[in-house]
Amino acid sequence: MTLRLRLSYGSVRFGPGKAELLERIRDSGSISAAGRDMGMSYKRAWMLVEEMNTAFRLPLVDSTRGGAKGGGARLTDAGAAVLAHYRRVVALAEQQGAADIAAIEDLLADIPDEK
Amino acid sequence: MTLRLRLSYGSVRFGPGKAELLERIRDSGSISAAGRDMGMSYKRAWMLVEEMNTAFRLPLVDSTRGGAKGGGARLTDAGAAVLAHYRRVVALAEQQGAADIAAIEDLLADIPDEK
DNA sequence: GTAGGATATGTTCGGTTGAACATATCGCAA
DNA sequence: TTGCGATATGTTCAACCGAACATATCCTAC
Repeated sequence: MTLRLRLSYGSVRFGPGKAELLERIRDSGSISAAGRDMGMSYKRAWMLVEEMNTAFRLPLVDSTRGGAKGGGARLTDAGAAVLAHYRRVVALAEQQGAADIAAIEDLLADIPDEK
Repeated sequence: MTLRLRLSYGSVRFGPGKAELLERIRDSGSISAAGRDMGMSYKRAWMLVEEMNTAFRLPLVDSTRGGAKGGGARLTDAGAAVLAHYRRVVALAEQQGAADIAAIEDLLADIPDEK
């Protein structure tokens, strides 16, 4: 049983997709590599980054064009902070709600094999 | 800032939409009335109910056709239980994660007016 | 035995969303 | 100064999803 959690403030939304994207950008140093790993087009990955950068007061991702390796991207302090806070909320929800989540799972019909 | 939470087990999913639908069915005693109130077609409401009833070992909604008032629907014990557990998980997540949620909100750009 | 209201399903149509394709630009290194 | 790799954007097309429309069925009350 997995838990997906999304925060919304007006039209601004932040959920598991953007969180994973931020994480992969942090690890790979590249928007395109992050998107590739997640099976999405570069364009989509870039649009999500753009959304986040405009939604927050400070950009969450800092990107540079050109250079030896063509460019790259990295998480800003704000980006790291948002990611950490989000991860923490999810972890808390999973821990604190474990009993209720298990109770629901017990009522489920079996069979759903994998994935 | 609102929080949306969805539980997934394989292809089976349960989130805010189905939870609200169950709640309204419990209160109105009708699938069509519940769907109407939520601004969805009867067909969609019925399909969601069908999904839930097949996903769980016991049906969450019990419906009857015909009769004086045409028929109706009511929550089963299993339905009430699932709804209560889900509500509890959400409430716990909101309470326990309040600090982190607020921290993210503080980093947001303002302006997003309403809705 | 017929009218009414809600469940139960099928079908069609339009909008939204993402995938795919296509360029343009940038800056360092060779 | 040319090539490379990644960012930055626009455009087009197919798939998916829900809305709307259309019936069929059921059962009680009158």
